[in-house]
Amino acid sequence: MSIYEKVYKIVRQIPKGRVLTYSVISHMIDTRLSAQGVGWALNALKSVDQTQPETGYTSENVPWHRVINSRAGISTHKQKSIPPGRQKKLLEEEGVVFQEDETIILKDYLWRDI
DNA sequence: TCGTTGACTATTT
DNA sequence: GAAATAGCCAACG
Repeated sequence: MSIYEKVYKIVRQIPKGRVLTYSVISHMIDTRLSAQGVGWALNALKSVDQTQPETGYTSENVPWHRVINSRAGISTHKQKSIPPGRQKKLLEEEGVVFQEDETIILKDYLWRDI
């Protein structure tokens, strides 16, 4: 199992309307993948014919928008391949409410193990 | 193997 | 609280 699949597997378990931070995911992975490594895994998810393994994971299979940074905000607004506000909109459609500073109430939306 | 580059984080100025 | 610094690790040329 590659380092990507571990990230994707966890992200896919996030229920609708819940979010997870990079640091939390990195702690869930036994190999202690850094938060930056998590971000890199999601970055490879943007396109299918990228460095994507033969796992079939795509941006449609994995709810990448439910992954946010430690400040409870989105980190894709400067990303070229992703339109600004895309992640925010996807989350709002799932019931996640953003504050004026483009962050969410982390303690209310952070997904914890069932 | 090496240097650079990030969808990162925590600490220090 | 913003900016700089340091630690972090996988991908890439």
